[in-house]
Amino acid sequence: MKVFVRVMKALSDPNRVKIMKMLQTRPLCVCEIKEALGIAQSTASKHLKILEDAELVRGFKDGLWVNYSLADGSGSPYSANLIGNLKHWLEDDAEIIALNKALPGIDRHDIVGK
Amino acid sequence: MKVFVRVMKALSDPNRVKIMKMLQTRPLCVCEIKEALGIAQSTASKHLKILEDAELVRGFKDGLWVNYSLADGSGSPYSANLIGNLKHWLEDDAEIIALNKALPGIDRHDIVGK
DNA sequence: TCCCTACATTGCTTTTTAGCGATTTGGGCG
DNA sequence: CGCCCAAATCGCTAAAAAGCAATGTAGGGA
Repeated sequence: MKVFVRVMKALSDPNRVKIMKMLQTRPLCVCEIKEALGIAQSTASKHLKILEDAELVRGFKDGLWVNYSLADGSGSPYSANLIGNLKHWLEDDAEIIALNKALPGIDRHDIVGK
Repeated sequence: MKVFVRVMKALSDPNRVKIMKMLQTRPLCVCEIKEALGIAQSTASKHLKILEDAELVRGFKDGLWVNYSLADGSGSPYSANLIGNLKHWLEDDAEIIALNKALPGIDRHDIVGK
């Protein structure tokens, strides 16, 4: 029950759903996510922790950066189901379309320190 | 996006998940749900409204009572998926097992006014 | 070694949500 | 009609969650 509720809670915030959808395109570091969503770095970091605790997302160190990508679904049947279904869900959502259009223009090397 | 988040939010509360699981057994009125969960009538009513707004549950008038049952899933692909998967998810959850064991002993006619 | 960069964590404020008791609504019945 | 019952709604309190700025941490490069 706790695991199920944790997955539902993780996906009950629009910014976290957007993160899941962006990660379907490619892995992203925290600074790229913060940039794409227009939120503070600390906020992006917190969202990623919540998604990671729900086993919806995984982070891999790459030097100074941490690359976040979708989890493989081995964490729980709930996370597996949602990761899978989100692949085709919300594909025609206006906010998601806008995000995916902006994503190619976002590169970690172009993001200035603040 | 709003519809998806509404479904996730509706299922991100333990008492609401319990309601969904109880309704798999049989339709229930508000007073039976309040009794099974040990919460106030106003709280039970509010939870049902949230589930109904997410199209996870439907209420049918039956004289003085309102019988709530699982929705048919026609509301959205998200609600349809969750309604379906919850049929087999959490079947071995301790809290759910306890609830289902108590459920046969709960009858709307036995519930006193307070 | 020292600094710089990316991320995590902390401390705080604001908003949202779960909970309750009290009241209102509306249908059924004497 | 007038009462009674189940459910819905209102008003409130307390707890949880989202947001930010500021600080702490750790790795890479000069």
